[in-house]
Amino acid sequence: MVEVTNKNQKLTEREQSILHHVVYNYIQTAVPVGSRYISKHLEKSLSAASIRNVMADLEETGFLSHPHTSAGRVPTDLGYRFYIDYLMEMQQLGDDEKVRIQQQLNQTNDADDMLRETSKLLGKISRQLSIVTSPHLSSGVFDKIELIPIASSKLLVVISIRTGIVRTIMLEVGTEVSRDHLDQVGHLINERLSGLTLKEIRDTFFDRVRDVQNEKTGLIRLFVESVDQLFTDSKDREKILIGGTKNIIDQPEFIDPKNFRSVIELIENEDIIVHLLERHDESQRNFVVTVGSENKEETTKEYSFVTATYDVGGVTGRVGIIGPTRMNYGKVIPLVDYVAQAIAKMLNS
Amino acid sequence: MVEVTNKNQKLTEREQSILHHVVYNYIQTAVPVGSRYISKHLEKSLSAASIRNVMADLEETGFLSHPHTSAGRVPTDLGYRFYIDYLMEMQQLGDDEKVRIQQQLNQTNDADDMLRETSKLLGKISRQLSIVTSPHLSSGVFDKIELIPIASSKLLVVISIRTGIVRTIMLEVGTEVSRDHLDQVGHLINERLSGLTLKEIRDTFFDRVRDVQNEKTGLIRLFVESVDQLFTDSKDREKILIGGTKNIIDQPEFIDPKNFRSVIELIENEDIIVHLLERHDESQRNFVVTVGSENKEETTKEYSFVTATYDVGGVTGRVGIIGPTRMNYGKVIPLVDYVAQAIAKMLNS
DNA sequence: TCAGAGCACTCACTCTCTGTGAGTGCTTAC
DNA sequence: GTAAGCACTCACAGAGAGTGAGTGCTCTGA
Repeated sequence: MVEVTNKNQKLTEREQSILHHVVYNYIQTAVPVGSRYISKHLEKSLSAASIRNVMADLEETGFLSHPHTSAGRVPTDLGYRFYIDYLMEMQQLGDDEKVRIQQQLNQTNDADDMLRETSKLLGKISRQLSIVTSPHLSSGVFDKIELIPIASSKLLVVISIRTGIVRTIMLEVGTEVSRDHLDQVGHLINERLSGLTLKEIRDTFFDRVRDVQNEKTGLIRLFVESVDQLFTDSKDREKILIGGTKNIIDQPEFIDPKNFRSVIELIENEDIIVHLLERHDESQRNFVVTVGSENKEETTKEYSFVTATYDVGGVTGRVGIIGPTRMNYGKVIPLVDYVAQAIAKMLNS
Repeated sequence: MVEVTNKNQKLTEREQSILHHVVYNYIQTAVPVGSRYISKHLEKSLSAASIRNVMADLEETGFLSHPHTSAGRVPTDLGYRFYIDYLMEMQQLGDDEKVRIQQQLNQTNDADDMLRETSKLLGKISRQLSIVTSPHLSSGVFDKIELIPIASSKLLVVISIRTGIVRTIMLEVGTEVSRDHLDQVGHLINERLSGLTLKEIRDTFFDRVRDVQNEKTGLIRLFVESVDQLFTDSKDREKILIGGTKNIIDQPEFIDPKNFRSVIELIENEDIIVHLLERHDESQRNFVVTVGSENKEETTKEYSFVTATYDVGGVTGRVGIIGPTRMNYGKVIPLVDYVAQAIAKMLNS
């Protein structure tokens, strides 16, 4: 603890110790922590009055706050952040929990089902909201395309990605196109695009087929026009799954119906969360934690996010949990991390 | 009103009128209705005391009940049922609402998105939970199958249905199968199954391919084994969408956090609702209303369901709303009905 | 036999008051 | 810098009183 002291706004050892106690206890009990309580539990014995002095300092520096005059102290978002970065120790994940997760993962072999069910379990274990995004296809490597006529004017486009993921899109074509011609176009596209990522294709498709723009049926032109639809993650519902509402409403913060409404708002407004996760994606680290007001959107300023990436041959997605800032970070972070790794292992095999 | 009198447990005209007033007012205000209030608003002037006598009778017959001695009367489920069947008059749907619905329907051309968004709007207008099921494929007529090799051991099966709906399933095959052979098997299946409904196929597939069971690659055998997976509605999440939680929690019944939990339970437990809707499906009528305890499952005994069928060339699905038994049936029923018809019209075009 | 008036009674709900206890801030002493 | 003492604050729980809506029952009169 000594060596970090200078990094972090010069908190003395005593201040760190007291901050640690306040955060830890508040996380456990959801009750503001008083000086007398800490005085009793501190290793180095100190009187309540001395602790009050330190607490007043910590409040001034912005790590603690006061619901009202005669209440104990509560951590601020900054306090949680310091706790997470320097004070907290990670809890080992229990063997029984590992077993439950592995069992859940082996239960189904459909990837979508697996993600959903695992995320549910994550919510249940952590008693928070669980989130999971399906793999981001953009970074996936294009393998091949297949064009299947469905009705006279409908075409099913099947795009497969190296890792074995497949994406199907229905396209409306103007005129009837012969099977032969479809094969021809398919071949052409496969030849020119194989090995590129979907993102690269999206950005350069036009250039790569410029010379065949005037192909007779207009199929290539249709593809150019639909390139976003074809090679971008479908922005439809599958993008993110949120679950476990019934887990989170047991948390003491939700005795206040106001918070209740806010969490419903959050769940129904998936866009907000999608946005936030994008920011998480940009991080270099494997797991990301954002606390309260670190999340820019107004609706999420009361919540913390813990997410981790799972990687399936270059195609990545995220799993994680959402909950009140008062959450057991030391337990939740290893949990989310473990689940992400387990999912990756599962999908890669 | 007179001609129905004998059908329905012989309620006198006076009793019917008073029941009507109680139900109507309770739906509007969520406050138990007292005798004095009705005495003031009844067309035929009657003293509060006389009305109390009638109310006592209605309570005895099971149409009304009493939260506690000194409270007004509240309809029972039976009371609502009588109201819906004989007393209520349907409210005309407002032009502005019709416009909003039509606009929403025209907004997207992806069928799934359209269903989801329309259901959201339904929730918003009715201030209830909205539900929508994707079309039940079982009754759809099989058009053709396409088999597309994805990786050495993976096969994408594309089943198209007459109405233009397409279903794709990924199958794991043991050995590598040549393109030619795939085409051959595809042809065989198309020949033998074309024109049947998926349900018929599911039930008779084995018999129809009995003579080619021993085909060399084992592909047909694999199909026989996977027949449920291939020709049954995927029992995955797409089956039912529930939304509009933030609409319903404004209803006065949800000031009690107990009800709050119950509605969350309901939303997270989609199976219960799927079950209920199956019963709705069996009904001959286009729209179905079930009130409170008419829903057998324990969790749903406090809620009413109003659903209607939309029909796309023989393939049907359901849209509707869920809410507390105290709901404005006269408004909600025409609304759900209208939306169902609008969806059908949209999908058929 | 039914309508209506009168009256006692019930019960949820709200408001106020009070006591309690946890906890702070400040001052002073070592 | 540490600790002890003391006044003060404030949320919270519980008791008690008052209020008002509404009922059930009884009796009277047409």
